[in-house]
Amino acid sequence: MNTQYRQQILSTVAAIPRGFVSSYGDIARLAGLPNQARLVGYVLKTLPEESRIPWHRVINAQGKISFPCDSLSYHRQRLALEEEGLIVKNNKVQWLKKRWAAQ
DNA sequence: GCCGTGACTTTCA
DNA sequence: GTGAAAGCCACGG
Repeated sequence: MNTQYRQQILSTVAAIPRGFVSSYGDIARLAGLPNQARLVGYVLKTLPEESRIPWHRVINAQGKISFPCDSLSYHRQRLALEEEGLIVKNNKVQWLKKRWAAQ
């Protein structure tokens, strides 16, 4: 599956600076794929560990982590965000001051 | 080739 | 601020 989208999405996610986060919709839009936020999630889901993509810096538009609280991925993402200075309170990420958008 | 599903978004109550 | 419903698109069965 070629999916030229995949490389575009990965490039966009990889461009997120450390300590900043973005949403699936923004990633899709910046990658030139509006209305395809779900595809971003799908790509990240099928993402191998070797890709070295900061997928933990991508959250949903509500500022929440798109995983169940009991999920392992949820904890990994939360820890990674807190490791970069992001604050997670009540399943919500304080990204309003740290949201990233490519110019 | 139809159908259900998903790491989503936006709008409305 | 919270929750439900409709909309969107690609993938696998």
